Amino acid sequence: MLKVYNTLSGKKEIFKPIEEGKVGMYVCGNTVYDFCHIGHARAMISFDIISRFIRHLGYELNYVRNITDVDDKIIKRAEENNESTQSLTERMIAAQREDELRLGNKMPDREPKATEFMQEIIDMVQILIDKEFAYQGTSGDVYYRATKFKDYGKLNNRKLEDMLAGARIDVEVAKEHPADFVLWKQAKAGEVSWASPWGDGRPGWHIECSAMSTNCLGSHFDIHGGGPDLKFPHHENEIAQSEAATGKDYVNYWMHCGAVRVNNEKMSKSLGNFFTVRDVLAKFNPEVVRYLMVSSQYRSAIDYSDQSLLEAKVALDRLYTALRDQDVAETFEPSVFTERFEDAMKDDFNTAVAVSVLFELVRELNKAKAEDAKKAASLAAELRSLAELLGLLYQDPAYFLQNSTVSEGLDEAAIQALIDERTQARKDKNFARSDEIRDELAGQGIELLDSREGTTWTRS
RNA sequence: GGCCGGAUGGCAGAGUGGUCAUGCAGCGGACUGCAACUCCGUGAACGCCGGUUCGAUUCCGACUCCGGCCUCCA
Repeated sequence: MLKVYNTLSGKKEIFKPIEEGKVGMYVCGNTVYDFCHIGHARAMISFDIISRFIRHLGYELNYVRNITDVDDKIIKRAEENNESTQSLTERMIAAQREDELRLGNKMPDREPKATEFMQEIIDMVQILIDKEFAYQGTSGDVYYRATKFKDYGKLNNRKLEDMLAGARIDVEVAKEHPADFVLWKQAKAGEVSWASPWGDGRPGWHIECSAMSTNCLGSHFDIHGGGPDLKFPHHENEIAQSEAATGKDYVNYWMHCGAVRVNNEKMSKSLGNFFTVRDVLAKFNPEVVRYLMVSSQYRSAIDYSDQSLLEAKVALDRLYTALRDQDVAETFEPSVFTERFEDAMKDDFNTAVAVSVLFELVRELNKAKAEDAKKAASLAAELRSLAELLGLLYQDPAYFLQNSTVSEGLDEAAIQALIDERTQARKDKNFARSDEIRDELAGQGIELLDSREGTTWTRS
């Protein structure tokens, strides 16, 4: 029995799909005007793991994640770069894909782009106008009439009156009400635009997702996910648009991952305190980033720092060390570890507990190595199988241990030469020289490990 | 001001009405030429004040502090 925390109710609920055995999930993707930062990575990884586990439970999942490729920020950035919006978005989409694959994600089943759904967007705006949920303001822009949707605010527990008390909403004369938001924007001269009954222009951000999600998954579907900062106004507005247009319930389960913080502040573009995925991958193996995300529950905030990455690296080293030079059985009989792992994941995807089960399995595996090779091989297979549900432990153990951090220091040949010299010194019982070499390598972040078969090394 | 989260051992991070998280770090031991890895053992926590209870870190209420959203933002 899968339990899912639903932002709409503020509770964990038993998950029940609309259609037995099938799940439709829509996740808000990125606006492609810049490289992904770690906050984006958190959202992408969280929903990747959620999608893996939903499939693991036997559901036929349709995972849709959009790409916002029309937007003010894209237009602005393209102008700054002196390139077309299309050239910018194509570059960023390619970069995002590359980052994501490096982080070990599986791609969604479908990645609709806003520009490919222009007709559907226009149709939806027209329906909203016909139903009087939208109007063309004096500026020519089309707005959603927030006051007409009686449930407006239900996702965020907000009332329109309370929101106005905050008095931080811009008063635009073109709008009937300050909470009204734009559905269709008039194009300025020279901007990319699409023809519509309300003039050449482009869609507002919120309507894009309503149009794409309902066209890809139907007007009523199971799960809608996204980052924590999308709850309001984006998802609130999506509900208002979609439910007003279709007259049906829009989404059953709203899921939001937690924020990534830096120095106890949210990482965001607006604050400028963000690190891109590329920044981090210049220093650490991508799986380290993934481990950091997975080591806490997807809804909790996580702190991002070199320190937290280093701790993630050390923890992951332990898992990989257990698999180094270890036979992995073809098949295995699922043990109590599988059961506990699955129980944790069924409880709102509690990856933190799932990971702790991996460590307990590793202890058992390390013990079995000396006593029962067959059992060890079986446990190793189980470890890899469970870790795969989290997208972990997919690399060759020896490779990972030598490349968990990115170093500009000694290359492998130089390291091997020193190891060979040390091996000879040890044979000669010249332990002074032997230790000298080990200390020298340690100074370069290389740790040696002697065993009967010889000496191996890892990067610390 | 409104709404939503959070406060757990040295650090990170789960969870539970009474007994175990887990990783790192610490301490003792085994293994090792010395180490590392690994294993065995071990100490250590639940913001503050009330309430409910035989018993609360866990449930309820107040308080303090921290974060998020209320404006584009994963």
